[in-house]
Amino acid sequence: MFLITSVERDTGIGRDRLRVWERRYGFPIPVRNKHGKRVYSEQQIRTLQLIKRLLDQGMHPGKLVGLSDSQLNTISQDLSTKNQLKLIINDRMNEFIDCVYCNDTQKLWGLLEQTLIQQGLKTFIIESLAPLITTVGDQWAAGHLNIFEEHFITHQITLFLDSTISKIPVISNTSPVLLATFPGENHNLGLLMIECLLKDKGQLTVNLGIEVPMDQLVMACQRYKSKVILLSFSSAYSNSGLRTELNDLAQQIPDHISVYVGGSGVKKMRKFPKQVILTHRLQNILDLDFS
Amino acid sequence: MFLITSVERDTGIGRDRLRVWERRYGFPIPVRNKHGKRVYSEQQIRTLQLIKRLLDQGMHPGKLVGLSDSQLNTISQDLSTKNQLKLIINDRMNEFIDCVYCNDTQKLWGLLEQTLIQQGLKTFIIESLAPLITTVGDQWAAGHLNIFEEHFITHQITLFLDSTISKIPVISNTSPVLLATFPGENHNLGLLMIECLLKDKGQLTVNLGIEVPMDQLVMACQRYKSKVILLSFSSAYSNSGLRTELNDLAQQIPDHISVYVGGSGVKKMRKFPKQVILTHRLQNILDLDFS
DNA sequence: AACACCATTTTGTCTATAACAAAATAATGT
DNA sequence: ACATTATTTTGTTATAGACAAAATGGTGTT
Repeated sequence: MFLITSVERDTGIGRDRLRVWERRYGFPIPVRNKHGKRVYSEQQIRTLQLIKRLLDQGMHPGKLVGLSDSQLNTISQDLSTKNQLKLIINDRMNEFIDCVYCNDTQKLWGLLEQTLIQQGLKTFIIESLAPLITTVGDQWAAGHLNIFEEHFITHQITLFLDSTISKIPVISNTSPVLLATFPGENHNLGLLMIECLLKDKGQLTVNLGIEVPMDQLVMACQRYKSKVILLSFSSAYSNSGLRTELNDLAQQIPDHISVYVGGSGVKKMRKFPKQVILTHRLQNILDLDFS
Repeated sequence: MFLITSVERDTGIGRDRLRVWERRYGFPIPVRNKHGKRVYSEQQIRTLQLIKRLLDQGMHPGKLVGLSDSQLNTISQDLSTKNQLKLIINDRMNEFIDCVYCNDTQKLWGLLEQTLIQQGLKTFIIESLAPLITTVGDQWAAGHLNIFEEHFITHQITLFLDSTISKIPVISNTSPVLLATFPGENHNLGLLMIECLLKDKGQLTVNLGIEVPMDQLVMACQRYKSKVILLSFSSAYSNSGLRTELNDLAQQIPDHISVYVGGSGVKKMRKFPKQVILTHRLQNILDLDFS
C-alpha cells in the first residue's frame, strides 16, 4: 500500500535506516510491487510509529526493532507509568488535561488566561505550562491522543503564547537575544516559553522560529547585532551531526557571541564547543545576564 | 566545508538528486574529505539555492544545472521582471512592501488592521493580502529579501490572520470543512486565507495545519464528521507522487466526501481522481456550497 | 489556430551491498 | 567512584544501474 517515501514521511524514519533495519533485524520486511519496489502495510507503519515514539524517549533500536506489537506495547506502558510518577499532577493540571481530552478550546483559553493572571507569567510558564506540555506529550506517546489532537492543542498554546508575547512591552534597547531551532527541529513551544520569560525580564528578543538554516542564523546575528543565540532541541530531534553543526556555527560567528542550547534533545550531550553553553532547566535562563 | 546532509537541508535538494546531478550535469562537483565523503563549498550551496529558487518557479534542471552563476542571475532577473509586469502594484501595496523592507512590525499591523476595516474581510484577503504574499515571495525569489526576513513577515501575517479568525463568530452547526496540507508542504498562509473566507461565509472549519499525515487526515475526517477536505499546495511543493497520494486518499475516505485542491503547486496538474476537484482561484472557494 | 494523441527525452527515485565513522555500552584500570 | 579504553551498535554514505513518471516535441484532426 505504501512506498518507502511515504513510510519515511509518516514515521520520521529515513529510507536508508528502514532498509538497514530490514537487513539487520528482519523488520520491517515489506512486500514488493511489480517493479520490485518495497511496499509497506498500514500495520507495519503503525508499529514503526510506535518504535519511533520509544526511540524518541531514549530507547535503542537493538532492543526494540523486531519485537512483537504486544511486547512493544508493554515497554511503552512501563515507560509511560514511569514518566507519570515523576510528574506531580495537581488539580489544576487535571483541569487542563480534561480540556485536552474534550477538545474544548473555549474552556482551555479561559483556564490559560485565568491561571496566567493568578500565577503571574513566570510561575505560569515554569510551573503550569511546561508540565502541561510534558503531560500532553506523554499522553500522545502513550497513544491516548491522536497526532492531530496533539497538534491542535499545541497550536492553541502557541497562539496563546504569541498573543501573550505581543502584549509584553519592552523598553530596553540593548541588543536582542536571538531565538531559533536548527533545521530538522520543528517544535517551537520551547522557544516561545523562553521568549516569554526573557521579555518578562525586560530582555529584547528576536524569535527566528523553527528550522533556521545556519547561514540565515549567522546573517540575522549580524543584522540584529545580537550577542546571544538561544537554540532549543526537543527529544524528537535526532541528528548525529549535531556536534559538527554546533562546531560549524561556532566557527561562523564572532568569538564574543555566546550560544546557549537547551531542551531534552541535548540534555544527554557532553563536551560542547567553546562559546556553546548547555542550560539544563528553564529556570536557569532567568538567572542569565546578557548585558 | 559542508557534508551532503547539510547541503540537503540548506537547499531542499535531496541526496540522490545531488549525486545524480553531479553525474549528469557535472555540477555540483564536491571535493572529498579523507574518508571519501563529498564536501561542498559555501559557494556551491549558494548556487544550488539559486537553482532551487528557479526550479520552484517552474524552470527545469536541464536548462539550469551547470550554468555559471552570472547566467543563472540573468535568468533570475528576467523571470523577476516578467513576474512584476503581471502584478498591479498600487499605492497601498507599496506601503506594505515598505514595511517589509523596514522590518516595521508596528506599522505593518496598523496597515493590516486599517486595510481590513476599509475593505472588509473578503476584499482584504483577495485583493490585498494574496497579492502582498505573492509580492513578498517574488522579492525573496529575486534575492531582495533574506529568508529570515521573509519568515518574519510570513509569521506576522500568520499571527494577524489567526487573531482575525478567532474573532469571527460562527453560528452554523453544519459539519466542518477540514483544512490541511500534505507532508512536505509547510506553507500555511493559503490555508489561513481560505479558513478566513469560509468562516466569513458562516462555514464551520477545522484547520489541521501543515504536514498532516494521511492517516491523521482520515481519522480527523471521521472524528469531525466532515464532508469536505481542502488541501493547499504552494509552488515550492514538489512531490512526484502527488497523484498517487491523492489516489490513496480517495481510496481511504468514503465516496460522499469531496476533496478540493488548490494553490500554485497543483495548477499545472491535469486529470485528478474522482472526488478530487481543482479550484483555480481563491475566489472560487466562495462560490462553493458545502451544504 | 486550438486541441487531443503518441513518441521521445528528461528527471527523480529506488535498488543492492559494502564500508566505515560516530555514538553507546561494556570492560578495564586507577 | 571515576576516568580511560575496547567493543558493539547504529546511522549514513558510496557506487552504478534501472526504470517509472513527468515534461517536451511532433503529428494529425477538428
